[in-house]
Amino acid sequence: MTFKQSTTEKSTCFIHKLLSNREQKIANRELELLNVAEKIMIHEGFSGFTMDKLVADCNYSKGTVYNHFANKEDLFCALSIEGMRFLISLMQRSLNIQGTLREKCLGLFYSQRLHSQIHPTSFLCVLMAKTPAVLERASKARLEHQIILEQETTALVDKLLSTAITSGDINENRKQHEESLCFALWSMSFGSNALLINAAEAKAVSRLDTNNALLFNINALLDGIGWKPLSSECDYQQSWLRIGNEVFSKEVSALQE
Amino acid sequence: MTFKQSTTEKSTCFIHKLLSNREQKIANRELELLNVAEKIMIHEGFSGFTMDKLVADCNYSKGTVYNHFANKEDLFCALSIEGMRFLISLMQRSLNIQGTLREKCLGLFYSQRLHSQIHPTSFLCVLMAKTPAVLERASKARLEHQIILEQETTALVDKLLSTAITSGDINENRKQHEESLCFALWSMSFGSNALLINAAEAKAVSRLDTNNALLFNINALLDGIGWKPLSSECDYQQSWLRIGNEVFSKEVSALQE
DNA sequence: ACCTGAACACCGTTCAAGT
DNA sequence: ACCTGAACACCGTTCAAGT
Repeated sequence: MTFKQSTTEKSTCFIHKLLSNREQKIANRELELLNVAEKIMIHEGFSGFTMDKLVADCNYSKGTVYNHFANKEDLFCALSIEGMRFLISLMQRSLNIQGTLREKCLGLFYSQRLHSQIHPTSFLCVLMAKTPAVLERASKARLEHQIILEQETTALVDKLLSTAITSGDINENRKQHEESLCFALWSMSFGSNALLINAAEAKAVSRLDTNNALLFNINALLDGIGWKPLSSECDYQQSWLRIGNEVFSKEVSALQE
Repeated sequence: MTFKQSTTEKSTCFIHKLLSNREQKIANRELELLNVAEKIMIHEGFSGFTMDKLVADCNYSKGTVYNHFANKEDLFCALSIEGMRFLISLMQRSLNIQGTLREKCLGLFYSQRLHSQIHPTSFLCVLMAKTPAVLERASKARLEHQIILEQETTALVDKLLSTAITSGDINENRKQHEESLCFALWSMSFGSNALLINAAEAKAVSRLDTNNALLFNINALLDGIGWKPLSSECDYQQSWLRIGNEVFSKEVSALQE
């Protein structure tokens, strides 16, 4: 079987391909394990997840599972990493929307909200990875991987911001605060989504029209930054719907079923 | 001893006082337990905390500890509740600042940041209480108590917002969105502080001037809401320092030691 | 009515033995 | 070189016995 693979791949470097195939196999198994883990969490909640159940539901032994993940929290971190990968793919797609730069920015926020709705458990893992319980115990390698992915999202936002500044949609005297702008967007996105999902019982959330709360928050922030066109000059509710229809039509209609 | 207490209290209702004393004793013990728990978390991290260690470090048995807390997560929730109580006391004090209504609003944000700096572990408990692990397992009574405290903070913000609207500092056409404004403030506060503390390693945070990041975010949001005077018309950095000096001088100087 | 701590069940983690 | 699962240590939780 190993031989078969190496020939079908017509590799010029047999050993390299062999290694790479082995690595591929391990990576696939890891994804398989993460899938099983997520399923357990979906059905039994986070507190219902145990390593024993994971071993019972997959075809590998405890030792093999612990070969992949240093400990339980490391596995949470791995799930968070997969969640971020998915989020980044949504973010990249969202930038394809036809429209102003501010609408593209809306697309980035839309992506995170969509992630939280399509894969709530995955999204919760991303939130949990920012929790001391995970930060204290996950392996160094995994935590670093996560930082790299965060850097990717930061790069996407940075690029959009500097385009907006050079194009004049954001006043150029904001250029010296570009990093602050990026952090403000992240904070608002993180805070809004975390509370909308995990504080749904709180009066300050339950009394809201939760469908528009996020957009309201973004509009307030982007108006405050002075990102043109301001929300008074443009119907961003329309833009929000357009992002759903034009970029994420498949995902949105799947959600509504 | 019971008799002694009841006479020194010169109660008109002996039985009621007895009960109330007993209840007081139980409440005191609970605070004592929470104090010990917090100390363990400070010294050994969240993942280092166990119920066994709590029992070892206090003078009560396992059964008694479990009389207070339904389970470990319930104890986390109790710590979060104490954290919120402390936060609310800071928020109330912060409203005493002399100045505009927007400066009072700054005081509310200042309170949360101060909480995260004076009692980091307590603050982290408040964040953790918004995590599925805790939400899934804490007792109903405790979760409800927390909702009530959240309602108190919401009420403080609501009151300030409606004063600002009637006084004209916020345009009165915002009146219909008062709840949205409240949620926007909460989201920004929650998101900024959570990330400043738990994502310190991320490039988007580490490259910041963390001392001014929160104020930058608030200013952007409040400008976007159109809360007068705008940040272009007023030196809020000065206000921020003033809040520290005038309302929280003791806490701030203790921090700088 | 409340407290106690031994006892239990379960969970996370390891590692000697196997392939 | 990697996989296995029995074994272990520890942790969370309970409850019969005690005051």
